[in-house]
Amino acid sequence: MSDGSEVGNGTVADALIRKLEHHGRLSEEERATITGALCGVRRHRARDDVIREGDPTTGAHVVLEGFACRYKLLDDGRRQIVAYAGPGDFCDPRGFVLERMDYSIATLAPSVIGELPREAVIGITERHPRLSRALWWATLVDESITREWLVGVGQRTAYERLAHLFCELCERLKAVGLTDGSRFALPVTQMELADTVGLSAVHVNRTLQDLRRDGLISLLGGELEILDWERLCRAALFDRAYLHLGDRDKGEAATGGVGHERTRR
Amino acid sequence: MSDGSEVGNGTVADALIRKLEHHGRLSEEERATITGALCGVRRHRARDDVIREGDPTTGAHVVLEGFACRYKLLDDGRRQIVAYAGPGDFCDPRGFVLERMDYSIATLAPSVIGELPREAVIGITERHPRLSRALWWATLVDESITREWLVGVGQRTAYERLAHLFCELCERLKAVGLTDGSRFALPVTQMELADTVGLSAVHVNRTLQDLRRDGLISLLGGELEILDWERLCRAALFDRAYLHLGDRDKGEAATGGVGHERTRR
DNA sequence: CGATCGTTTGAGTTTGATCAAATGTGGTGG
DNA sequence: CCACCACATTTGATCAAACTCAAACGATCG
Repeated sequence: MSDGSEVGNGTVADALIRKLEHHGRLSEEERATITGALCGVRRHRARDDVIREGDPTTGAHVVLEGFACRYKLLDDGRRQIVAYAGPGDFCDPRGFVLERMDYSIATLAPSVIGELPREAVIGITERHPRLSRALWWATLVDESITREWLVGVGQRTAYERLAHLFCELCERLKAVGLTDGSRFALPVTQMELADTVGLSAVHVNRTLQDLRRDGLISLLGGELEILDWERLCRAALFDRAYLHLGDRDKGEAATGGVGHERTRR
Repeated sequence: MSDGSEVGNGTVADALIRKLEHHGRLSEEERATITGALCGVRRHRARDDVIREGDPTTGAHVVLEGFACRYKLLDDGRRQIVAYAGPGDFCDPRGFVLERMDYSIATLAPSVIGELPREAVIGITERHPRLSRALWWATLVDESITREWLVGVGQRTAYERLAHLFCELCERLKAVGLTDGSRFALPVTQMELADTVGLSAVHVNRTLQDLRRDGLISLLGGELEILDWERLCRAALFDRAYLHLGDRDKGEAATGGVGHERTRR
């Protein structure tokens, strides 16, 4: 379970704890339990497969630093990224239940990834009900996000899809204290964005240019800056309810349209 | 919890039990527990909202007969169906955990729908580990299906998407004994199919005609007939692994292409 | 017998994909 | 420091998939 790239786990679990506390405050002991259960914490370079579809599972992986994704491949090479996992997010929330992986996991940026072994998770569910509910909640949010992505690729235009993705990431990263809401690291190529939102890389490029031209965002060198949150949300038809993050700084409600609207197909 | 359309629950739970037994054999007592826990069993007419997004939850709903779906609406009326639920399927597997619904549920055909109240599910998780694991498994499969749909809308062509949907439904219905693999009831309009696969109704119509022309299926009066399972699977790039149903009648593997192929976007 | 709803067909338009080439940009090694 | 390579982004031109609008045609139902 350990090799050259092993890493100590002092404060690396910060984001995880901050995320879980969104569901409810944790005691000092509960925090220690989670941190202590983390093992096999190791660095990965960018674009590294952490687990592949079909591999046997050993536990649940958590991103501590960096950025990873889940993806599925079609026989002919087409790829769909089905989730992003930033610091504090689980890569495979069900890794401790099913015996084999259902999809693959890869890093997008250089990352530190830890593992909660199956037995540790089972121990938590038996002895730490509050912590266990928090893990529960995290997997539910995860599911909810997948559904929202399905709605996006099924119904939203290219422009809306990218706008929506940026809104979502911003909210999620705010929740773990990795952005103040205006800038954050988004270390993905346009090809990866394309596989995320179900478009071609070329079209992603052009749509990004549209978003820039409209003064909604700037994306440069893996850094996303949100220039007009209000309008970005409206353009995306974004409603943060599905993230189940509570009501902090609510009131960013919608008002009208922002061009680029569409009605019924 | 009961009204005019209340229904007794004698053998209506058949499909549910048949489905859960795909995960592992259940004892007589376990079967009785599930059947006994079902309450509020009632008939719904077709196209009836069972629960709406935002409603408070009371438990988990199960389709006993008929056909239902989960869907989400965008502000401007666009709709995406995010799951189908046939006999034995849960409409809202997490209904007993979250406090408010994340999506809506509607019947597609006249249906009988029952409810496992929150307390009943909690009781099962505490006292019937094997049954509890089976429920666990059912929700995991559910999640896996959502991911596969995301892959579909993101990457598959219209032709592949519909073919894939038909393959999936056939396998799922086989698992609960509602088809022998060649014909089954598919009581949905082309508009509903469109909202399922993220296409327009007109395009669904034309793609269905293509599938018929190619001799893969026939769809008439709410009855789908699969005319060439092998070729349908190949056209869809269908791989049943994600349904986690075990290996019965395996060996329907792929061989070549069937026209309509596509490589990289 | 209209009225309603779903399916089908046609014509024209838009969105997004494909192919290909040009233009950065960041290393690496000489 | 520069030449070179690999890789990502950008641009242009062309093409195909899928959407929209509109109308016709069948069912089914009160």
